[in-house]
Amino acid sequence: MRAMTVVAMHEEKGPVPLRLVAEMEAISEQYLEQIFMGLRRANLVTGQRGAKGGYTLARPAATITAGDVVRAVEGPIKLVDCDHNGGCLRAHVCATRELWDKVSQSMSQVMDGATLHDLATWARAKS
Amino acid sequence: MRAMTVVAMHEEKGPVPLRLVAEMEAISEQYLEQIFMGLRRANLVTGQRGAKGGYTLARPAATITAGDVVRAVEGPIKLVDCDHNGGCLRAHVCATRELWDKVSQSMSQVMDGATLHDLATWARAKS
DNA sequence: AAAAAAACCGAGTGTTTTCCTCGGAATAAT
DNA sequence: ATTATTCCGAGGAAAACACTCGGTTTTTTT
Repeated sequence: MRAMTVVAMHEEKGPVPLRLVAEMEAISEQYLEQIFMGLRRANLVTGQRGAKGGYTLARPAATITAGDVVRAVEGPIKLVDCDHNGGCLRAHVCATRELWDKVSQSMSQVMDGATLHDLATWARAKS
Repeated sequence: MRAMTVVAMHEEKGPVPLRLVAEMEAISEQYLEQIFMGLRRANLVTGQRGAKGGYTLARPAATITAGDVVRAVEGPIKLVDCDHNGGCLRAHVCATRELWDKVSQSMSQVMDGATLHDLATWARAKS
């Protein structure tokens, strides 16, 4: 998320090389590469190879939510991994699952309520 | 949470032995012991030794929230573990932390909005 | 008094997840 | 050519998670 915030802050200034992100956020370039592979596969960023290359947001920052980023790198936002949809053997399992589902929904709601534009704005305000 | 729901369902019927919970929820008795140690330390349940013993809720089910249970077993409900309060070196870190804090708060809010009484009711409705 | 049922307790274990490294290949600008 | 960069597959160390094991103490029942 921190990396994507950096890219969002450079939205109009062309591609951002990971070397720069690595420096700014103190995250190894190699680790960032791995993360950006996921972001690229999810079509949130486009990569430009070679010198003067780097990553660019695939859509305007205001249209990419934090939820989009989380889902791209960590998969679906949910607390439990129970797919016995409707056919639960244990009723209590499903009673708690109802709760976990509510929590997951709430998490998604908050994360989808913040865009990269918002994060970039907050970050600028803090610096 | 499933175990506590079972105990809550037996609220008026005296202590619930873990053997019963283990059977009902298909969780090993030994694992449950470990979990209930935490619940007891957090004063959510009281243990009664010996035959006819078992665990009882320390307070009425309607006054114990799912959040209480989660915090007792897993610790504080928060997504990130950053305690650089205010003194963040990297501004972007803190921008994202604001988001994580919002998400954590939202999770707590949902979990504290459901009591064991609620869970027990839901479970009964499902059986 | 003996036996059984249950909570208590500390330590250990296998698996998965998380976070991260390594070495290289392809591509583009200088 | 050289340099800067993304692209890619394969690991690897450490922590978290989900448990197990072997025993002790307490209480009720027989």
